[in-house]
Amino acid sequence: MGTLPLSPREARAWDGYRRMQGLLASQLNRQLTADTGLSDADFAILSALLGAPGHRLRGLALRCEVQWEKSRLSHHLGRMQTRGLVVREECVEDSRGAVFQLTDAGKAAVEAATDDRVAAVRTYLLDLLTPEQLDALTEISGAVLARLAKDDSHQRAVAELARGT
Amino acid sequence: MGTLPLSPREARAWDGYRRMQGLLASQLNRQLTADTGLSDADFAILSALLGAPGHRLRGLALRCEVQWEKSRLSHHLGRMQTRGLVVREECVEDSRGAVFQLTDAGKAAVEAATDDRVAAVRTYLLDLLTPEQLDALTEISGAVLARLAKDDSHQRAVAELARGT
DNA sequence: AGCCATTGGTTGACGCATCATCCAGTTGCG
DNA sequence: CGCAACTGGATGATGCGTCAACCAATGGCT
Repeated sequence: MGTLPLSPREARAWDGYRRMQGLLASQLNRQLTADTGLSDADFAILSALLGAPGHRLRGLALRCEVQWEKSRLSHHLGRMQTRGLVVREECVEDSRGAVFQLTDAGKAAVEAATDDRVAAVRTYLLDLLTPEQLDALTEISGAVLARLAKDDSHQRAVAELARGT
Repeated sequence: MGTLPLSPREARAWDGYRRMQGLLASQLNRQLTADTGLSDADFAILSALLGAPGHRLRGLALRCEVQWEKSRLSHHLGRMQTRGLVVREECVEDSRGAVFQLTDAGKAAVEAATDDRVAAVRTYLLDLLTPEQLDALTEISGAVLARLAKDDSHQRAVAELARGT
């Protein structure tokens, strides 16, 4: 675990990551919305739907896909619906559920946005890295995601225990 | 520059980064606010001030430090002021300017929060990586930040040109 | 000195993210 | 069957981030 202060090497890595994270995210989002009128969040939802059979997905499935809090998803889908990107339908199997489907406008919007997004990601990230760096990034995120997942399942286990009292 | 579709290697890297970025940021922020009542944003401001001589900094300097949009900074400092973490004072050298200083409460809050933050960063990032991975992360962010900076100065050059017409 | 472009900072409006709460439908268990 | 616990999802309040417009002070240039 290490004592509190960071080593120079750690400090450099953290500081670099922190700065990159903030600026890169805002650059990508800014560019996408300027060019296509779709936010980063919109794009995430729409491309999840685009990749689903029939361009429709259950709310829950969508939530797993994008890993958002349920209320965020609900609010956002509401707004997207009023913008005509998506429609909400009743769910047959579970009548409290909801199914969301891409409208034609939504489909057109994502498709138009995809090229832009890919180009931006290349320009500001992928094209700047060597193959080794790409792999390093993959490994790093793998490690971090594994840790976060562990934490998550631990949470669930604790909840399980509490339930069992 | 490459054609549009991503190679499998690129796709893995981007997808991993994207997921890590979102979850890590929200985890760190959630934990900090739960433990200390300070958001990520608060912490950034407060530690910049803490590291400044006299715990005071000019608005502009603060803006360079945290790299925020000026209106974000202004809004946030306003809120922090009402929470008693910070005070706004007039600026002597430039009377349209502003100087912000840490209050005692603000100072106490950051100091209390720092350990928490460092521990969380270790837990969810630094301790998971090998020294080589730390260095790789530093290099990667360096490359990305350099690219973003280039873009930024290009913007400024364009503005310069437009001015010169 | 006098003017105009620029800059430091604020404000208001608006969309987004989170939290807590709520509701209806579903499931499991006696 | 009937009740309790749980789940999928919606909602309202609140704080945050961005954009555009604004204002006053400044600095440079003639």
